[in-house]
Parts: sequence; C-alpha cells; structure tokens
Amino acid sequence: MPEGLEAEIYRRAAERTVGRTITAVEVDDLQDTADELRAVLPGLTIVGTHRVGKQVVLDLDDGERLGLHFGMTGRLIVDGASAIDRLEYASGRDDPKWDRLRLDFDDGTHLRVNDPRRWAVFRLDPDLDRLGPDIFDLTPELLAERLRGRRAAIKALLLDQGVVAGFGNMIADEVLWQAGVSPHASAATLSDEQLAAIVEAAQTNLPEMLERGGSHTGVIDPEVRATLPPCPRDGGPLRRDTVGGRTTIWCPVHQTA
DNA sequence: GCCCTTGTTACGCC
DNA sequence: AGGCGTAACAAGGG
Repeated sequence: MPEGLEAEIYRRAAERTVGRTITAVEVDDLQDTADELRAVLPGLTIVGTHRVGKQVVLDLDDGERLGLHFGMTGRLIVDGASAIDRLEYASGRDDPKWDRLRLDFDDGTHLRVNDPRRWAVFRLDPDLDRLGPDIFDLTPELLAERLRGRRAAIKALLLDQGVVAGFGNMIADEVLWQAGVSPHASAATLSDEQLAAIVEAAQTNLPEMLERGGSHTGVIDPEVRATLPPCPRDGGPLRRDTVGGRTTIWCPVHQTA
C-alpha cells in the first residue's frame, strides 16, 4: 500500500520525466477528471516534481500541476519499469487492463499508473492545503500543534492526513512501536516526552525504511503482522487490535499510554 | 463464495 | 462547529 515512503519512491521515478512533453493521454473513465485531463494535458511539458504526504505532483509548464494519488494498490511505471516491484496487498502482476492513466511523451517513452482496485485518483491542481505537515518535516513543536485539542487515539490521528501527511497503516505501527507509545493512547494525555519519542522515531526510521525500499521494511513487517511472534524488543506478546478502524500490531509491554 | 486487506470520504451522533 | 467513530467503496487473493 503506497504510504508516504512509496510516494517518495514514485516521485523519484517520475523525476525522470522532467523535460518531456506529453503527446497522448489515456484515462480510466471512472476518474471524474477524465475529460479534463484528456483535453488539457497534451502538449504540456513536465518541468518538475514534488510530493506532499502520499500525493505526487507533476509540475507542468503552463503553471498547472497534476496530482497523482495511488490509493491502496496503485503503482507507477516509468519507461516500462515499475518503481516498486513488490507492493503489499497489491497483485504481483502489472496487467495492462489495470492501467488507469497513461501519458505518452514526445521521445517515445511513457508513464503509467497501474491499479487493480481503481482507488488511484488523478486531478489537476490538487488541494494540498488540507494536508498536515509532511512526515519528513515533523518536529515535536509541529506535532504538538497539530494534536492540540484532539483526544482520539494517537494512531487514528497519525493516519489522519490533515494532522500529518504521509502516514499509512504500516509506518504508523512501526513508528509507535519504535517510540514505545501505545496506539490506543489518547492524544490529550500524551506527555512531551512521548511526543518527542514519536518524532524521533519518525526522523530516524522513516529515512532508513525509504532507503531499504518502503513501508514493509520495518521491524513490524508483513511477516510479523501476520504471525505475531514475540516482540523483537522485549519478548512480550504482540497484539493485533483495531484502532481507527485499521488493523494495528503493537506490544503492550513496552508501548505504554 | 466469503472474508480479508487499505486510504479516503460520507454520514450520523454528540 | 467540529471532533469522533463507523461504514462504504473496489476488487484481487487466500
């Protein structure tokens, strides 16, 4: 599932298209922007890329921006090569019938978003103002500010893209495990030390996971999620709960409220 | 064929 | 008003 780390991997792949001019566009009819994209994009040149949370943005030479959001199973293919071969919960295949967006370029290359479950969303000039600060820009002060007045479970709030942009289910569990904070803990009762630990865990572990290849490379990896071995830190019994409507793996011994 | 998976949004309630 | 909890959505895979 593309979380902020996968979005950054996709952005880096998309960076290769800078300088290319779009000659043809194919869009899944399910996208409510399909007609608009077909009308507007041909003839435009990609001049840059950036990313906020899970949103990858292609900057176009007319000043517009094309926002790519990959949903649960969307993958980016640039020049025929998938930026990520293995995506948890996604099919291992890259079937052309699952192409939801295809941009052909003037030099004969192309970019595709392939998404079996059709939750990817493409739109011009995406509204990024509702997103919180990016996971790579977190500071204790910023996180405290975003959580002010909130009292829901910390994990549910980390997954709220308006609080922090880029956390998905796996890296939220990983960061809380690393920080020693219970996913059930109310944001209203978190200590300054716990907030600092969460930010420290994000700053330390997320770049490492990015370099290792994505959200599935943490301690709480898919194998651990599936088999619930003893906690790798203290040997305690890992638990599988639902928090914020999502499956949550955590250790009640060292992750405290 | 049933049920699991996730990110986002819609909706009802407080 | 706005926070919060829950369900719905798509559809492949087990």
